[in-house]
Amino acid sequence: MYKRRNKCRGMRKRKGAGRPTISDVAEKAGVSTITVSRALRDPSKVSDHLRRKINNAVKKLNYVPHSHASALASTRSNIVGVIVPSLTNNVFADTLRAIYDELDDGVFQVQLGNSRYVAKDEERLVRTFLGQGPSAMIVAGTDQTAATRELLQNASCPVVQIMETGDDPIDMMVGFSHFEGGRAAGTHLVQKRYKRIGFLGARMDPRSYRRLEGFKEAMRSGGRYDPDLIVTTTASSSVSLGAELIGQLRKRRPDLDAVFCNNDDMALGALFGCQKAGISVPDEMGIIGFNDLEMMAASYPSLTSIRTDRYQIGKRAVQMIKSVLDGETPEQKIIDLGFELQCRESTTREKK
Amino acid sequence: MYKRRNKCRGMRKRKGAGRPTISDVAEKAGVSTITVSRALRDPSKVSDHLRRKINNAVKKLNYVPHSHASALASTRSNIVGVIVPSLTNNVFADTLRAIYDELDDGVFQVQLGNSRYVAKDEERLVRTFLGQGPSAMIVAGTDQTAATRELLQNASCPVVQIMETGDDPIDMMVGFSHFEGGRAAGTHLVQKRYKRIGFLGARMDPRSYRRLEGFKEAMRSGGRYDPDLIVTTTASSSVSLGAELIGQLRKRRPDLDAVFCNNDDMALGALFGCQKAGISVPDEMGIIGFNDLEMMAASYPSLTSIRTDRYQIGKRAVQMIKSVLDGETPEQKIIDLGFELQCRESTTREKK
DNA sequence: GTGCGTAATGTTAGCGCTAACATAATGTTA
DNA sequence: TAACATTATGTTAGCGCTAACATTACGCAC
Repeated sequence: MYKRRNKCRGMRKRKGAGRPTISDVAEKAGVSTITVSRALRDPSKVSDHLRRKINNAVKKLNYVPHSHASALASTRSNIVGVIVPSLTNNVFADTLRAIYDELDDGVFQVQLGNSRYVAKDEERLVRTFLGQGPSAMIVAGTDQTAATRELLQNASCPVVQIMETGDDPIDMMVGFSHFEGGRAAGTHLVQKRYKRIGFLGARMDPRSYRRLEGFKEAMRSGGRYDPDLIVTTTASSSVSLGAELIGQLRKRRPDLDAVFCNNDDMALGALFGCQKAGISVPDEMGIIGFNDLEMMAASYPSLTSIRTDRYQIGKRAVQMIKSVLDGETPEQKIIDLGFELQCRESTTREKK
Repeated sequence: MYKRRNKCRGMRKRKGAGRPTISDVAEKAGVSTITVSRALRDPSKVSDHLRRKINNAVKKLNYVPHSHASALASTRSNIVGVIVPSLTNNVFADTLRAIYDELDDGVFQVQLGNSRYVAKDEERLVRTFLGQGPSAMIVAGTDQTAATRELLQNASCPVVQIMETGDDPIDMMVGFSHFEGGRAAGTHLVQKRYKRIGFLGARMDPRSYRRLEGFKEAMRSGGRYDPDLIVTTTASSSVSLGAELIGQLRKRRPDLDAVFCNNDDMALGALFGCQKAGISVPDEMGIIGFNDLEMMAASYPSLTSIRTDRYQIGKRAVQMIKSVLDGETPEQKIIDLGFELQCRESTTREKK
């Protein structure tokens, strides 16, 4: 049998991807590959003269750095890992849009994960994402598993928790207090002299719970606390569900005269449910939602809500990341963007 | 000056990422690295015996393949590139959720891009994504630039255009006809004996235009075509805008007695606008939307809409991709999921 | 004039995996 | 029984970039 030494291989070689590489650019510019790399990643370390030659060659060859090769060689990628609990919840959509807008300079790419409100799914995604050496991680809220916290604490990249604030950030944090938001909603209904005030909550993720706790606090302070008026379900939130839950609650408690819904879809549904039942809003029923989505102002009657700045949350989170990656120390590790009561017709009874 | 030959370097070496590599697994299992790779990627090529030993070693070492190294070596990544024109449009949210659900087996990751309804932005994203050797690409619609079409046609991975159907797919396609959907909406209003029927359209992306063309066709067929009753704007769609546009149109044309809105948010806004103006829906104004979002059934009165199966679009797109990647030839390159008129109270006048 | 520090650029080899080729054992067909 | 094919496993080197170390030139202080 014909025997060839392993080292004397056939002439065929590995095929690359076919596009120009950093070697091609280096050859054209008359420098070494690491100088090209420096010109693109850290231009201050390359002389003006050579930088111009290199950028010229990059243009001529239409060179695009190979992100996988760079990530392998540096153990660091150009990815920002973002994990949200829902893709269809408008709240996260606004924040995602801000993240994408703020990363639009093309330096970073978003790797989006959907944890489906399951802490263990979030953990699995965090593990997968960290394994790819992201430049930064953005996760929602403050209720990670212990393992997730540890992974993120030990990560060698900036980490931002969004949508909430708390005392114990993994790294950085942008959000607001859901407890205080819920309390503000409850307080508002008390101040508007509603007497038998209920709560409608769906899904009941940790943030929904904190809103409920804040609401309870307001009810206790206003001498109106009645646990029987609190209705929650683990079903996903929807407009239909809001209508259904208020119908159920009113059937049990016809004396109900106001509700705080843990989000705007539920509040809109509560409004529709009242209209179907011939209940006058705000006269016979006050309704307040949470987040202040665009439709709340347009509804008839317009709906009161606790306004949250979801776009700003995403924007500030990326700005924090960028400043850390630029070597700066963030002025604040925790940014509390607060919320704002947006009082509209649905809680404004005519004076009697 | 102390001079050392380049080849006699210091003892310090490149640091890796610190986690177990395929070499560690190979050593533990007593095989070569390529056998471990085959066991994970193409198990049928490895004997049962060795496969068990390898999987055992993978578990013990908690080994996770390095996606960047794999992508570099094979010029192919485990990414599915998905580009949508909007992150905040509920229509795409449902489809994205299906894509994520269908890819939840962990083999692939989603790389999500936001083209913001700009064909040139889509082109730039397609270029960037293709440069990373994705396993598949999903893009929206059929109005790509010539360059984008060429890039995708020449891509060595499956490509699916979603949300629409057409005669000339780049590769594969899952959607429905927006022209026919618009026509069905218009025809419905004619059949319900509305006489002066208008169209409210926002943003007017290509799909919105096709709905408008279909609507016009229905108006011509029904002898009700009046271009003066068509209102469009390039502003982004919203509930508020729907209220505003119907207010404007009614002011100019108090004889208006029905509208087809190019999406559900606009339809809901049109409803609110009528309610504020004391116009009875459906008696004095018929309203039909498009997509049939969850809230349409819950509104008061409930809103008629053209139902589209956005979740199924995403699901089928991923199924097509998976079957192609598994080496199968898809039965159909184009899947038309159609649409369905969902007739509700907002176009059902009481008989007189 | 010398020594030291800094800046700019270059060289080497390795990040982790797999394409491409090699080898040996086993099976099939004429 | 020989020739060819298939299957399972191994070896080599390369995918494209950059960490780590090396070299050289220049500026500055003593």
